[in-house]
Amino acid sequence: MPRTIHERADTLPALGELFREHGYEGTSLALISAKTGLGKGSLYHFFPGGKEEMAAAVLAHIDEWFERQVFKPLREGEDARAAIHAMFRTVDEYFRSGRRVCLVGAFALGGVRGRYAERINQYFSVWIEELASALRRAGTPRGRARASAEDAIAMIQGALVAARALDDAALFRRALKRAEARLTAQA
Amino acid sequence: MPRTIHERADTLPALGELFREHGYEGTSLALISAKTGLGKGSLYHFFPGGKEEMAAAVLAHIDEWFERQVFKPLREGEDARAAIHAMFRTVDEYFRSGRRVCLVGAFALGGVRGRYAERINQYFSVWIEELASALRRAGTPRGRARASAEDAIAMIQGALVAARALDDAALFRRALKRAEARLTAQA
DNA sequence: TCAACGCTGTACCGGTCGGTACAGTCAGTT
DNA sequence: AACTGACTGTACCGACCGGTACAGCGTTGA
Repeated sequence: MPRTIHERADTLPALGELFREHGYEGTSLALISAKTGLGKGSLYHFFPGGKEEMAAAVLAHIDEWFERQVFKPLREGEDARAAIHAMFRTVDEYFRSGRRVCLVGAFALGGVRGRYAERINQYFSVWIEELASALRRAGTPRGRARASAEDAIAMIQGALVAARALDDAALFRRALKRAEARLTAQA
Repeated sequence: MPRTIHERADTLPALGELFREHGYEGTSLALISAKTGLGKGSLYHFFPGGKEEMAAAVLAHIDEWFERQVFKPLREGEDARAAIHAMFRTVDEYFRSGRRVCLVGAFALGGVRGRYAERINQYFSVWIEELASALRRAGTPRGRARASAEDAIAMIQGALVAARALDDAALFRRALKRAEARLTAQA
């Protein structure tokens, strides 16, 4: 048994918040050290690859979370409509009604897009595909399911941008509601 | 008369591309110097406030462009429907079908949001308001115009994120088309 | 008891950061 | 021809960057 005072996984939420708030380049090791309470020694013990590995680990952590909380329920929920509804609830909570940024989306827009392109791509394509699949099970015509799924996911991302730009959480919630209504209307 | 070999305004497009590609923190003075061909001396001659002033100038420049090319046509176009249609065309061109990022949106998500909060807020609120106004003139019920405008602008931003994440310009164009169809359907 | 190992703090590295200082250049004015 | 002032190149600044090296710590299993 290792004695394990700190674990690598313990730092991931803090790292996530940092990258969300300051972006990749804006998040310095000094900031990370301060927020996590870990010195550089510990940091490089857990993440030999440095900042780049930290960001990769955070992305992987986010991916796991979404897989468990969003994608899997969409995939395996017996009641597809209910699963879609649950997705919107989960999303609203996770992004704190627009007060919290989507790190994957932010990375997609930013200068680090190239470095994490594969993960970013996967996150979005899986999400869209699982939602489309659930929509088909809920009765949406095959031809429309994919387009509607794209629409909903883009809407979520755009609502995050707009809500943050206008500092308006209510806008985010309204947008989610309309996006959901649009999906269930044609299902 | 000043001899004016270079003008401040000449640098703004290059600065814009840099900030779009690398983000605020990721855009170093060395990068700026290389891309503009101007030494630090010239740069600080034109922008005594340094990088912060450069980014502010770029945002102002973008604002002017949108005012002239997007907001004003929305406001003054006699045929409101045609003006809205033209807006989507202009947007598709400006963002190069999703290959180009919205700097204002990227700043809204990033760590510099606080520094330019007012400008970011203004850009989005003006855009939404002008679109809503055009929608009302086009026959959209008053109660729905504002919500539909929010929807369309969020959709544009979200489509930029998704298109960039998936490296898929076609997705951007599809999303714009659906957003426009949604607006004109109820007008 | 002691070696091994997981973890930590600190000192240090070269490089780059944003920013400043300032002398030099050159067209236009007088 | 002297002057003015917009522009430019370069040398330099202290601070901070991400990253490395390494000795030391406490706990564990042998």
